Amino acid sequence: MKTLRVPEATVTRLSIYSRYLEQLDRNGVTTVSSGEIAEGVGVSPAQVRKDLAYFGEFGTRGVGYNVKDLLRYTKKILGLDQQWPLVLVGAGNLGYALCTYRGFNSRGFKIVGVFDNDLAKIGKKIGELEVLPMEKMPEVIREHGARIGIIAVPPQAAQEVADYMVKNGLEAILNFAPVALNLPAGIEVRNVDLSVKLEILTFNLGFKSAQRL
Amino acid sequence: MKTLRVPEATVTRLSIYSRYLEQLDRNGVTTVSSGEIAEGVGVSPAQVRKDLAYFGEFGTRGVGYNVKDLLRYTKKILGLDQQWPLVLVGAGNLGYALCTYRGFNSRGFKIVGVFDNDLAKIGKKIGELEVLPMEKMPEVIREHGARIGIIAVPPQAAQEVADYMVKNGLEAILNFAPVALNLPAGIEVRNVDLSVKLEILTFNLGFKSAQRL
DNA sequence: GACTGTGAAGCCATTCACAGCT
DNA sequence: AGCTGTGAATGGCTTCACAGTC
Repeated sequence: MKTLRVPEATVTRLSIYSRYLEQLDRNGVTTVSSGEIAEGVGVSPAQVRKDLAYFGEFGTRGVGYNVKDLLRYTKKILGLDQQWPLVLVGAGNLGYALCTYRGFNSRGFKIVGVFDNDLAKIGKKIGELEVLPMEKMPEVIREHGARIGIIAVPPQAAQEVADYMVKNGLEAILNFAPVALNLPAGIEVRNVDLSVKLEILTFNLGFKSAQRL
Repeated sequence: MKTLRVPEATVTRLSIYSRYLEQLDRNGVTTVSSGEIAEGVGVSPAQVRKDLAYFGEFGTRGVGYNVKDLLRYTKKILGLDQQWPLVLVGAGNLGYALCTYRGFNSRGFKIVGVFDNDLAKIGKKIGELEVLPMEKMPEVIREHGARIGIIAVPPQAAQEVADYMVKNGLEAILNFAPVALNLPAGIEVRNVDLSVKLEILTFNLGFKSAQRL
C-alpha cells in the first residue's frame, strides 16, 4: 500500500483547482499550465505541480495539462465521480441557504433530507424538499444511503445533533455551528466558521491603523 | 516596534479561544487553564499557551487564566473592542442568512447595508434593513464609516463587486463566492468556501472504502 | 523554448520538556 | 503540586532549482 500521507492543505487546494478547471472547461480551454492554474487560484506554480504529484503524473512536459482529463482526475481523486446524498439539520436561514446553494449541486452533492425539531418549521417546503422531524432521519439515511450530514443549527444544539447523526450511521459531518464537536474517532468532522475569517480581517485592519500591541 | 509576525493560524485559533471564553464567562466560570481551553476547542495545551504568548503574559503560573480578563484581552487583540459596520452585497439566500446570522452580532459586527443589482430584490426588507441598489453603497459606507465588505453573490459577479467595493474605499473583503479575487495589494481578502470542506470529507471517505489510488 | 516532475533546501508551525512562579 | 511561559527539537509544508521531456 503506497498511500503516502497527503497534506490536508493539498486536498483543499485540489478542490479549488478542480473547480477552476471546471470553469476553464466551460470556457472551452483545452490545455493549461501549472502557472496558469496558479495564477487563476492564487498559489505558486510549484505548489500546483507538487500537489498534483501526490496523485500521479497528469501533465505533459513542455505542454501542460489537458483540461478535461485533469478535471476528471481531480474529481475522481476527491471522490466526486459519484453523487453524494447529504442530510441537513437546521431549517433556519442558513439551512435554507445551504439547501439552495448552487455550489453543492454543481459538484455532485444532493441534499436529500432536511430536518428540524421546531414544529413551526416542520412541513415547510425548501425547493422540492419538505422539512421533516428529526425522527425521520434514520429512514432517509437508509433510503438514500447517505454518509454525510450537515449541521446548521445554533451552537447549543450542535453536539446533540451530531451525536444523533453518528448514532444513525453517518460517517462524516460538515459543521456550521461555531463549536467544537466531540465525536468518536473515525467520524470525519470539518467545521465551516462564518465569523472567524471576519475576525482575521479586523485583526489585520487593527495593525494598519496603529502598529502597536 | 516589537511586532514579531503572528501566524495566521494563531489568529484563527485566538478567535476560537475568544468565543469559547465567552461561553465560559456566560456559564460563570472565572478561571481556566490552557488544558481546559485546549480540551474545549480541540487543540493541544501547549498550542494554547504558545498562541497566547505572541501577545503577552495573561496567566498566573500554578493557577491559570482569569476568564473575564483573557476574554477582554483576546477581543482587544482581535480588534473586537469596537463595533464593526459591514456592508453586504448579494441579497440571495446566503446574503439573507448572513444578515440574520447571530454569530456576527454577538461579536460586535453589524451589517449596515445590503445591496443587490436585481430589481426584484431591491426594496425588500431583511430585518430592519432594506435591500438597496449598488449605487447607494458609497453613501452608506461614508455614513457608517464601514471598512469591511461581504460578498455573497454568484461567482461570475464576485470580481466586479469586489472592484466596486475597493473603488469605494473598503479595505477588507470577506468573500463567500468560490472564486479567487484579484485585488490591489493592501486590500485584505479572506474567502469562506462552503463546499471545499465537503470535498475534504468525500476525499477522506474515499479512503475508508477503498485504500487504493 | 516551454513546461512538468521532483529531490533538496528552506521555512514555518507545532510539540516537547523544563525552568519559573504561586 | 499545579500551571504558565519559552527555548529547543521536531515535523511538515512550501519554495527552489534543475533534470527530464516534448
